[in-house]
Amino acid sequence: MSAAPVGTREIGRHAVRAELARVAFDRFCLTGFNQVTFADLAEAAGVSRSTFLRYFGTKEDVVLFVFDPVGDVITDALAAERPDQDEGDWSRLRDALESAVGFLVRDVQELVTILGLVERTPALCARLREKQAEWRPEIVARLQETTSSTDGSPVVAHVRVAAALEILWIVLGQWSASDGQEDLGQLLDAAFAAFSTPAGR
Amino acid sequence: MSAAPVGTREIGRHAVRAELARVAFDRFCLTGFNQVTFADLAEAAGVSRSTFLRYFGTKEDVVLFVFDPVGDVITDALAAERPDQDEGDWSRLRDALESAVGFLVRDVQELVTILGLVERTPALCARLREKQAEWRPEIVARLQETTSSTDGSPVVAHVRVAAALEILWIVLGQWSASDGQEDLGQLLDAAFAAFSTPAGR
DNA sequence: TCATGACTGATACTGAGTGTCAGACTAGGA
DNA sequence: TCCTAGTCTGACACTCAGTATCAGTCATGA
Repeated sequence: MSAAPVGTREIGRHAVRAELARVAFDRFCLTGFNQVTFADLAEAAGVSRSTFLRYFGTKEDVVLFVFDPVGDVITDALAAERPDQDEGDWSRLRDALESAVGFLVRDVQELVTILGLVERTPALCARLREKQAEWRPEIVARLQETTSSTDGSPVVAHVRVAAALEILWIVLGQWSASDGQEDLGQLLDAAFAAFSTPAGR
Repeated sequence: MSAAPVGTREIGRHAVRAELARVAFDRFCLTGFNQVTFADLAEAAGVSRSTFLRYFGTKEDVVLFVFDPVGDVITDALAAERPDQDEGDWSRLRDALESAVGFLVRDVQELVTILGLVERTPALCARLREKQAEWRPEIVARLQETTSSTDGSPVVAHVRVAAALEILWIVLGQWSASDGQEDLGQLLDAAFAAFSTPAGR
């Protein structure tokens, strides 16, 4: 799923990439994303601008490449869960999202910092949403192929996946606003309650 | 709500903007969004590059400025509906979305063309999602201030609005794929069914 | 030891978007 | 009618993201 580095070349490349991202991230937090240029980053990292650009296609990717595997994490989680057959879509999506946040939350403080930077930088928000949109079709397919499929329209699955992915960012935003204090499982439950409670009428 | 042109200056500016957008749109459809430069557009429209850039801050806005009022349309619609008090959030959001699509669908063929262009141009998708994210806080506030507020967490309103806005694009995508044939009201119903049907368990 | 292929830095280029400036135009008051 | 203040325009210069090319260097594996 993730770009598992195999071969010495790949390992080295992976390590360099991580180091460049680390240096760059400090700069972004210090000065602000838009204020930092590739020339600045290259100088700070001690490489040429060309080299820096070879490791990251765009400036956004320097920050957001850590989110790349999330799509696969979610699809894999959907495929893996199967012990008790008849779970509803919402329940399955909730669990898949729990896998996703589990993957992301390794260093709490780091993730909080990243989310803060993303939140106050429109360009990063936009690019992240773009990634999210790329994940969607595969997740929808996985959800549909293992669902009871008693639901009428095919759009229903699309809508549910889209809603779930929205929840992911809402919950992460809420969580990072609490500085990583709140419990992510509870936040997910509270968010998914938007669909289970009758909501009037 | 929309930028109502008042004063001769404003009227003129509005008209020029519309004409520039029209010329540009033809080019985009003919050659592809990314292949067309501001220099091309300026030449095609018979103005200087500077002037063109003064009317539209970014290339994306040349296409997407038509969506600008949608946020206000939705908030206004939420505020306006009130005849029978106790409607649920979903029902209210559905009706507000119907106002939004009603606002957008004036020339069917034109909207279908725009949506097609947006769909096959990642940069346009991203910018449109950015606009959507800007609308959200206000819509959430409006929904909350006129809701029965029996729901527990404040995130619930956020989630419902986010989900509804996702539905907007999913439904419009579906609709434009059918070349504007399908009924938008029915599509909205089908999409919102994702929340009303129990979804297993 | 050598050949292949990858990595690097240098350089040049396109195009988006910003800022400034001087001149032309126009609305609106005297 | 004339004047003035504010607006619109084209021209120009600039920064920076992102693409592409090329020659030199270095590690790997035969």
